[in-house]
Order: sequence, then structure tokens, then C-alpha cells
Amino acid sequence: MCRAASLLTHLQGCNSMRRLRKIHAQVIVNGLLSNPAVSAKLLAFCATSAAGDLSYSRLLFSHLPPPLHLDHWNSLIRGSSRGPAPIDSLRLYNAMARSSSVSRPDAVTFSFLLKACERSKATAKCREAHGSIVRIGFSSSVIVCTNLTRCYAENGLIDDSRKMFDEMPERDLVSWNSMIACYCRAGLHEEALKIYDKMRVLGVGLDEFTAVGLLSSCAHVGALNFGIQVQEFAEKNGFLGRNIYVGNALVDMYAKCGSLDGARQVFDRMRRRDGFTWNSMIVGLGVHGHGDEAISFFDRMLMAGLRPNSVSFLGLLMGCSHQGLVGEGIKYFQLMNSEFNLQPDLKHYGCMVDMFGRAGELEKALEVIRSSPCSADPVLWRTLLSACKIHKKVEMGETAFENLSHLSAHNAGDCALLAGIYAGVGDSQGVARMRKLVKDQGIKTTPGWTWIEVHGEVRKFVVGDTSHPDTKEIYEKLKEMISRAASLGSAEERSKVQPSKEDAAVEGLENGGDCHSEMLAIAFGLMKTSEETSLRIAKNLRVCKDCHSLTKMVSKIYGREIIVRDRVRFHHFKGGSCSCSDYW
DNA sequence: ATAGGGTTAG
Repeated sequence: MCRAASLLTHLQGCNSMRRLRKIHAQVIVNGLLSNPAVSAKLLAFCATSAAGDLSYSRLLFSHLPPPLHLDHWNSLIRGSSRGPAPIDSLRLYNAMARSSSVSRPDAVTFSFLLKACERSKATAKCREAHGSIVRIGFSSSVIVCTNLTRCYAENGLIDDSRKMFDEMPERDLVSWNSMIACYCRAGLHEEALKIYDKMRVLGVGLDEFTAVGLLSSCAHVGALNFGIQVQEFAEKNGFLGRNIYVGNALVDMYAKCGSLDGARQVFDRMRRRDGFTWNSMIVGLGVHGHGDEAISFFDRMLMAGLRPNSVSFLGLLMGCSHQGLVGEGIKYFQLMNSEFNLQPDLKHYGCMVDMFGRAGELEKALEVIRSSPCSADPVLWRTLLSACKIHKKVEMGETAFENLSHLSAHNAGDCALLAGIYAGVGDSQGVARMRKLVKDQGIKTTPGWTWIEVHGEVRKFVVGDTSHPDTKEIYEKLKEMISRAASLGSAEERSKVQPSKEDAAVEGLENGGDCHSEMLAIAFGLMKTSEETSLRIAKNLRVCKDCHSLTKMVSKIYGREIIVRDRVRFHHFKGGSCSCSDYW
């Protein structure tokens, strides 16, 4: 027994597998493998410590003399749940249930099992575990219930997740933060932000995790004012100084909400910066079209001794393509692999196609697609197609479209683009062919939507939206916008309010003539906010030409700054012009 | 003794 005690002490201080193997040998030599305290320690080290070895733990486990204890199973289930094959945890759990060695799992077992279900997307097992948890009587455990909430959400069952959350007997701060994170990951940002109100009403407190989750949702929907409120409580509690996640999330939030100044201010104040901090700035500058500044931050990142990753390069390439920095784009695209051994992915190729395409170098854009490993991805052909629309290149446009057809990937937007190209060169038969194609094949459109934050509330508008209680007022305002733009504008501007022939063709295909969601959001914003307030909106599609010109006019007529984040970049409208210089 | 939460890109 004295031998066992000494071995346990050794195990306590064990920090490598090399040492562990020696101790393991001693355990066997001394016949102590049947001592549950000793074997549990051995297993726990191999299966769960950072210096451990999961496969060794399995080997060890399979050689343990019966009876096995719950600790043994739990160690293994825990180790697997964090490892490369979380599904093994489910198998182990099943094996434990079948074996007679353990009468029943405990709350800790379920924590690990649910983590594994979360990671391996095991929806059925999640439901089954839920049943067992209720039956065995762990449904009063905050930790287990929070795990269930997360597990459901991660399996795409956000309603079940919320139901679980609502029905748990008590909720602590972790539960609340988890619910925010679940909504955020599910893309339900309005819901995530609503949780904050509830938390405040109930006085559950707020911490760094709350701040980060909320900021991520603010970033996604462009809710700057909400984000500023989060910063206020973060500052008040000193989160910013001691937690890098908070600073990073703030930098990202400001950049994504169109406030590069805000992003820079937080960035400058941060004492410590990591890859996320730099990347958030680089990507932020990139999507705003400030390729040159993105490059300078990239250089500073290198000087600070940080290694860029593929996200850093994505930011650089976005900046280069939006700013038309073709030479730099080529340089960094090559540097990515030659200096940093990073493989470009679809997104990087997309930037290159976009960069060449928009610069009018369509042959080079085509070459990028052909030489890339992603030439079977519709996104690249679609990017080329948009470039062909800008440059009115019928033949290349048809090539791009044919490739989309071969991939069975052409959608209504693609048809509209090609129709627009035909219309641009006065080929009305081509336009008619596209119309027919859309009609005959019943090709579906991507529904467009726009978010706008007004007085701390995030509103979502869809194309032709009539679901809001103030719909009538909104459409009245819209009418006013259009008529003021038409009557006050110059002859040139007037022609833009009346959609040009080519855009009429596109719009007709795209959304059946319904009103674009962003114009509804802008009308709503004008209606609900005072005169100097900037409007910040985020949308899922790219800004169309009509909306772009109308927004420019509105910014002049109403004296408002309007900041629009579309699917690929930012547009800052002010005094009748846009930061993209009409090049997007 | 063993349990739960966060950031960029997708």
C-alpha cells in the first residue's frame, strides 16, 4: 500500500508521457493496476491532460482488470470529446451503458457526452441524452442544462435550444452568455441582442463573455450604437484592459459598423495584440476599400513579430481588389504561398478574379479561375460574370454563364447579370432569352434583406416588405424620397431615378419589381431619426445600381451620411457621392 | 478530483 501511495505521488507530478510510461511500468510490476485510485490517475493523465496521449489511454483502458469505475469511463469520454473524433465519446457512453460495471452515469458524464454531441453534430444522441438526463434526475443541474442548450443550438435546433433555456430551473451568467453565443452562431443576431435587455432587467450581471458575444452580433448587423453601449459597460468594469477578446471584438465591431476611426482608437489603446486584433483591422480596412492602409497594417503586423494567416491575406486581397491595386494584389497573392506557406482558398481566388475582372483584365480573371483548384465552384464564375457586366463583355459573359449552367448552378441573379450585359449592348433578344430561361426553369431568387439599427433596436426589412406596423408611413417616405430625388436632381440624376433600360431588365428578373429592402430601411431610418443622424445599414446582397444612385441623391437631399455594408464591402454615401467612387 | 461560456475568415 505504501508503494501505491508513492506511485500516486509520482503521478501527481507527472508532466510527460515519457514519465508516465515509467510509472505505468512500475504500476504493473507492483501489481497495482487493480488499484482503482492508481488506474484512475493513470487514465486521467493520458486521456485529459495536455501532455497526454489519447490512444495510449485507450490501450490502458482495455487492459484494466475489472471492475471498471465511473471515473475510468468519464476520463475516456472526456478525452475523446475534446479529441479529433468526438464521436468516440458516444461509443464509449454506449459501451458503458451496456456494461454492468457502472450502475449509471453522473452529471459529469453528461457534460462530456453533450460536448461530444455538440462537436460531432449528433442530434439524435443529444435528444436521447436529454431523455436520460431527465429520467436519471440531472435536469436540475445548471451546467448540464446549459450544455443541453448549447448542444441543441449547435445541432441547428435553435428553437429547442431556447426552449431548454427557458425551462431550466435556474440560469447563471454562463447560461445567459451561452444563449447569446448560440443565437450569434445561428445568425439570429436580433435575438442575441434582445437577451441583453432581459439580462439587465433581471440583474444577472455582465462579464467579458457577455460583451464579446454581444459585440459579435453588433458587428454582424452593423449595430454601432448598441456596440458603443457594450463598450461603455466594458470600460466601466475594466474588461478592456485585462481581456484581449474584448478589445478584439470591439475593433471588429467598429470596423464592421463602418467606423474605422473607432476601430483604430480601440486598437491603439490595446496593450496586447494578437492575430485576431491585427486581422480585424486588416479585414476592416480591406472591406472598406482601403487596400493601401491594409497593407501598412500588414507590414506593422510583421514587424510586431506576428505571423499572418489566411485571414490576413484575405483582408489584403479584398483591399487590393476594391481599390484596384492590381500589382499589389498579385504580389501578396504570391507572397502568401512563397513566404508564408499558406494555400489560397476559394475566397482568395475570388478576390483575384474580382480584382482582375473589375480592372477590365478579364482574360487574366479567366486564367485565375482555370488555374485554380476551385474552377468547379460557381462563385468564381459568378464573380467573372459581374465583371463582364461592368465592362459590357458579351462573349466572356456567355462563357461565365455557360460554366455556371454546366455546374447546374445558375440562379436568377446570374440570369439577370447576363440579361444586363445584353441590355447594355442593346441586344433585346438576348434579354428576352434570359427572361424566358428564368420563367421556364422556375429559377429561384435569393431573397434580399437589410438590417438597420434605430434607437438601439435592430429592424430587418425584406424585398417588398409590408409586414411592419408602420408600413404605410415607410412607403409614404419612400415615395417622398423618390419624388424629391427626381424633382431636385439634375437631368443626369433624373435619368437614374428612372431606371435605365439595362437595369430595368435586371430588376425585372431579380425581384419582380418589388422595392429593394435597403430603400425601405433608409426610408425608415430617415423617418425615425433626427436630422444629423447617420444611417447605418447592412444587407445580404450587393448594392444594385439603382439603389446606389438613389442613395447618393438621398444623402445629398436629406444631408445624411448613409453607411451601407453590402455582401462584399462598405459604401459611405455623403453629399451625393459614395466612397467607392461608383466602382464596385 | 473529474463539468459549462468569448473574437477575425467561412
